[in-house]
Amino acid sequence: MHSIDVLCQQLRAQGRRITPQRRAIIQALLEDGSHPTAEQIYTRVRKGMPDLSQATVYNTLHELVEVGILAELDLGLGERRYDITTTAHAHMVCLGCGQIYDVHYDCNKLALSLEHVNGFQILDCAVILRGYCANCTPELN
Amino acid sequence: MHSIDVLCQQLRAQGRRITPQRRAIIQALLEDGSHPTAEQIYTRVRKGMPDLSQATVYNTLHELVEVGILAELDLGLGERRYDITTTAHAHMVCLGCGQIYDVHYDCNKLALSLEHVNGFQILDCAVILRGYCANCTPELN
DNA sequence: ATCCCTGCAAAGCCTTTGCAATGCA
DNA sequence: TGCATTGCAAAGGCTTTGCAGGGAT
Repeated sequence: MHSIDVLCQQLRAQGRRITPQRRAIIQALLEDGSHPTAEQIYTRVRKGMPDLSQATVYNTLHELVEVGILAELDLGLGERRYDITTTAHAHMVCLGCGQIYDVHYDCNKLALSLEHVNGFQILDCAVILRGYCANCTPELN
Repeated sequence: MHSIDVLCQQLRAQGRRITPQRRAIIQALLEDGSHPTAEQIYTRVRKGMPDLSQATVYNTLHELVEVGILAELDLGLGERRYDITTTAHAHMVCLGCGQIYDVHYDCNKLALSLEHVNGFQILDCAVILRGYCANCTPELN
């Protein structure tokens, strides 16, 4: 797990400024590991910073993605989700409770196996699983 | 490749009605294998059916997805894309030209290997690769 | 004849943008 | 001090919805 100070250093190293808003947003991302949406981050940070604007949240999230600190997930749910976990992994969307689970799976291995097959240069690989988690598995009598 | 008549039968078998609009939309999906957006289907069908409305396109696409004839792809590009190809496969988004390529890869194999690992019941699996296609590979001198 | 489906237009949701004021470096 | 960053509000893109008329079965 990264510390907030290390992450701020990385931002600064890229020539970006550290503002209270950005610190708070990063803090929120570190605290909320449930793949939150921009809206959820906004709501969470606003509790301690009522003047925060949505634009700032979107700005900061994009920035963190650019710097490579944050992963942006589009799971086909209508809004983007954010994941500050560093290692690449697959995601599983539970159709019952809507929760998103991390699945340990090395996407790079998959990317490598597909690389060059078609002359592609693969930079990134996303794996999204849909189904039911243990709690939501429909009663299979 | 499915024929339009077989597909219409499948629709009818589900208790849905066959309208000229639906036939035309299915036809367009069969003709355009480039993973078109709803907008692209709308534009294409409207050439021969100027009164077609967007609502009907969205309606029909959802319906075809429900019946299982059509796959809906959310590739993180801002809009949904549709694919009437029957076999499960991965998708590769070229960051250069924006084109979307089919990649032969058995997602079910992946799903099976991950199943039960976490007590999940996996119904569906999407694999999205991002990178550059052969034509767009940045000059690697 | 039923009621599903269509077209139109408005609304909805998430995200982006413009601009003046603010504050970090 | 200079310029990136902020907040506000409006606009934008894609999709959904409500409703009355029309068409498939």
